[in-house]
Amino acid sequence: MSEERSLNFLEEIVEEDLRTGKHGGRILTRFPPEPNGYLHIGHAKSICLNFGLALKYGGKTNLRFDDTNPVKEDIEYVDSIKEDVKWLGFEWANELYASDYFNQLYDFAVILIKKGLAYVDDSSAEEIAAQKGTPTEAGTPNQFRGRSAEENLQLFAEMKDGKYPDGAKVLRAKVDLASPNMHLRDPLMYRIKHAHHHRTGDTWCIYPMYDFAHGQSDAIEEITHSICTLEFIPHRDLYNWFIEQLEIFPSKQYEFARLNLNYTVMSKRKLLQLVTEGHVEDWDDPRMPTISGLRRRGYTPASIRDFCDRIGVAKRENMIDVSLLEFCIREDLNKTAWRRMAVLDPIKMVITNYPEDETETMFGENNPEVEGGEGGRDIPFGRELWIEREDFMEEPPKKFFRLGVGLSVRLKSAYIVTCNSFVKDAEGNVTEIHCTYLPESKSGHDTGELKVKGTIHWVSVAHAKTAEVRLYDRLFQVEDPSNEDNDFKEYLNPNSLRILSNAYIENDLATAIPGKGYQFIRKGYFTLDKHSTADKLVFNRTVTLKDGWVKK
RNA sequence: UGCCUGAUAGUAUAAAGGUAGUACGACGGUUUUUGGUACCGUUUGUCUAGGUUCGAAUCCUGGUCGGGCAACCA
Repeated sequence: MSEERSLNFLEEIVEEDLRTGKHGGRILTRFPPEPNGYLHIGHAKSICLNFGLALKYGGKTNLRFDDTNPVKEDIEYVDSIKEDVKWLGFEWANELYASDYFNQLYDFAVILIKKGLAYVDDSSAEEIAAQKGTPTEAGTPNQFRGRSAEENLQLFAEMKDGKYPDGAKVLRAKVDLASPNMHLRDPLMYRIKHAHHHRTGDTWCIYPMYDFAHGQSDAIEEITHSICTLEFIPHRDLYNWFIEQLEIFPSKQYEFARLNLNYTVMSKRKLLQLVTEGHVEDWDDPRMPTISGLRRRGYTPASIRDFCDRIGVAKRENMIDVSLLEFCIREDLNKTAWRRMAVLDPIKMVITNYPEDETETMFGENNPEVEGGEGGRDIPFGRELWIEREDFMEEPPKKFFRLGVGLSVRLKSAYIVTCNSFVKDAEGNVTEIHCTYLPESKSGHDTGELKVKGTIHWVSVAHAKTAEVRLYDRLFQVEDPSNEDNDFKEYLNPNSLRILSNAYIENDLATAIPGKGYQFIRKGYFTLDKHSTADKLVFNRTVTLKDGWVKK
């Protein structure tokens, strides 16, 4: 008995198509980004959906760049998109570009002109908009709509040959100016843009619109299931109309609800703005919801795939809690991250009954979640240690399982210590904590009677390395910054990044591996930042540990 | 005022006329050399009004509410 996971609506469609033998049981999907920005977690949903569907049903997926608007697009984005898709763990069958089909698309347009289904319009953008009418009033035809096929053919060729400046003419499909669907009111097929294209260079000065490129590209590739987001529903009639008139492969479009994540923004335009206006470091700033940002933050491909799996696929609008994303990365890292000790906000502890010049070596396993602990590392121990400032309280409340005068804790992987006193400076700040240790309580060899509730982490003062630690919080202070009254940037969280420049880490962390996740015991999951060097170690906090201790 | 969509615990997502379930969150407990993990338990839901039916989240009718549509963007 295999556990039955219910199907989402797209899986049901695919299974039905498989059952009826549509397309001979062949499944081919595509992921079609426009290379005008970096991929974000919303794209990850689409990627997991398109590649996942094909994988599940023995099909394939094409990576196709929807590069029909040269002024917004760039090779930099193409490269980053390929890297991100690969990093997520997917392999495309073919790397394709809508621009590969420019000749074919041009021929398609000629066919429609010959069939009397397309015409060259000399109107301005404003005139065309006005002539389209409104949702409640039909559009009105202009004098260009009646041009002969011969004239249209010649004008279109001249458009292509660069005889006209930008905006002088467009090619329009002749569909239905009275359609209740605005997209069918003689939509534009081609516009003139004397712009350099990142792939076709200056070969073209006319470029097809999305509606005249996407469905045709799907048909050329014989995509069986063309999956896009809800806002393309009104385009579907047009998608089908072009395919029918052209009598090409009948790809079908299906729509699902895009991902919305709270406390962030997801539109490429807004993300670009955050970058260009310097609110974040770059597209891969660890606070960004981009794939590259998440990667730099310490998210793993598996955690993102798991997330996409858990949020499901449906047609209703949604707003997912970031806490689910955080759950997914904790779940993954808990099983894979090596445990290390790091003191983020240090205060000195002196073990007064420990010999001045002595050092010991303690052992700490790498990962208690795995049989055998995946090995471990030596941890130097001495009379003076750094501990976390918040692990000591002058006047500890009840149930404070840490340090205060008279309280005992275990030092992780080492001894039990009891606090006897502390030292304050002139301003009243605690500067040193004095403890005594129980020699018989050594980790793994504890023969003593004393049992303690709390265990704290520490780093030997004599052996500690210094590191910069960057703590990240949500980028925005409100759940849905795009949907507030004011500009979304007014809701930026001023404390989304906190830099601790003087954290102490155990010496083993000096050889931390880039890209690997580490759990700083009791503090969270961290990973090396891309700017980290041997001289200046920099760690990013991926996510905190779940904190079940409710402060009173 | 038109057209297209959608509506199930706090958030997502199942139930294809027959016991409203699952995950995350929250809350409580057990275990613990991480106040983590693991394990156990509790909590809260079918937008609304009618109708069909032995029986409706599901089918029908009306309403309410949300999202989208009038870029030479995708």
